Amino acid sequence: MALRLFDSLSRELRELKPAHPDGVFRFYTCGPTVYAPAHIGNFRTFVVNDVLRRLLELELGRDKVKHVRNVTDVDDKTIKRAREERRPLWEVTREWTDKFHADCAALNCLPPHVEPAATEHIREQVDMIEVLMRKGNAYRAADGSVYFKVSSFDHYGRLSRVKERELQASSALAGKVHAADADEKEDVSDFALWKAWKPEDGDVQWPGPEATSGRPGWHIECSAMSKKHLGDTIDLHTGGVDLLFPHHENEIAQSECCNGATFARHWYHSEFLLVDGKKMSKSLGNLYTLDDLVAKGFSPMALRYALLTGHPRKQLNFTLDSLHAAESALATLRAYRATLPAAGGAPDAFSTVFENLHDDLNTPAALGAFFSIVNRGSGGIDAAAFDRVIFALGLKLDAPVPVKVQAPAAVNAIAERRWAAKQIKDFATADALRNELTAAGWSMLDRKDGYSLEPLKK
RNA sequence: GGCGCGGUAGCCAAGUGGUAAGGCCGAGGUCUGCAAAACCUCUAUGCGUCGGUUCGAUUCCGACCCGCGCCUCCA
Repeated sequence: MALRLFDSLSRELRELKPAHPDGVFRFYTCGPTVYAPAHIGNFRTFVVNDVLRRLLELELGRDKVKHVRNVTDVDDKTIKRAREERRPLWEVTREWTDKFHADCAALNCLPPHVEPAATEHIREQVDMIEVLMRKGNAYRAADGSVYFKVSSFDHYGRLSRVKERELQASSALAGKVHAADADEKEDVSDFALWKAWKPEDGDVQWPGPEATSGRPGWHIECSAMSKKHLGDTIDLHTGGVDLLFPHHENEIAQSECCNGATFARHWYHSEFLLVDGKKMSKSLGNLYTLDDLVAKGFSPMALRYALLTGHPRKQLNFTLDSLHAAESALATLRAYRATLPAAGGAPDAFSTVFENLHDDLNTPAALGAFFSIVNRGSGGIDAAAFDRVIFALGLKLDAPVPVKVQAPAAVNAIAERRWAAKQIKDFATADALRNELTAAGWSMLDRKDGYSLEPLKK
């Protein structure tokens, strides 16, 4: 079953298949900048890419997909954070890289096969910059920084369809553009390949092109790491829509001018996650991290499910309610799974689910198809087929770990009295005591051999 | 100003030129002393507004209204 995906460059659905003779699909995803915990919007992209990775493995074979996702561990934000905290850059970036990995694991994302860090590929970046300088696509400014000359690349703007960026200068944002442009560029459109060392960079510096110390620009990092680990031409390059311009546009310019080959055969961008109808931002106070949601009592799996309920190329409005819905939906799937025999069902029982997944990664339609089948009952379905769907979506249906919250002594005492009343079938008293527990914010779950107490869900 | 996206039930969200998937919530029921869980049933004469094309439009076209994103921090 062909896997078709929208291509941001040609703006049409195209089949994903490896171009290289070895049959290995080369897949690059722009990873996080590690200076703070990633928020759930970041994770939308990574979860969507994880489903894509899983589908590719199912389609092409586990050893026929090579997924690379970088870590940006040097840039303005990481340097700023390190300076503010008076810590070495590597210490800050390692802390947040570790946190990112922990969050990804909690969300059941498969680790990429290679996870290159920008600071470990300085040489490769400098090499590319030097080639670009030799070819006349880059120039050194008075302060020692090196810029890419946008006018030297005819195809610039094809991806983002921004033909003449100079036009932007006369836009409402002109003031902002000029204010941020207090450097030595020949043209406002040009972008930094190498940033000359400045005092505020402290000891963050490396020998650069022609031995000028400084640090790499953001865009060159992905071009260099992609080239090193996947070659000059890759099969698929993905990221969030916000990276489409300028990041990906710049990557194309750098890589194609340097390598003289098509950079990526296919581009895919996942849309933004909105919270309460707006883009997440600190100023709006609607920015959530995984930890924020876990602290509210939600499971990471609920977030993963919620992130998949919207079409990846459409903005998805996230609400806490959607997390409640996700928890309930997962519970339904968990209960259904328990009724299935291990084998003996139709192998293609869930083919409609995969058809939707293969049709431009339509996860909401796939979930709809999934539940339609589940609602028909367990006849002819086995756990193996069910689990293939669960694998593709990357869900985990382990029973949620009960939150170990110790009830206050007073609540325990009421529960004990109610249990005793129930044993002697004094139901009037038992009901009255249940009401007391509810008023105190606790729920008492009866079993044959005892009971448990849980805080009432808000 | 330029580029792009969207407006479908209380909430989230698919989809099609031929009469609206799915999840959540809610209601009723089975079961349970009650509650919880599980299971069953029900829940949009209508898909932003106004026109047009058509035998027929939520689905195509046009205008308008509203919302969102990007335009060198940004998943």
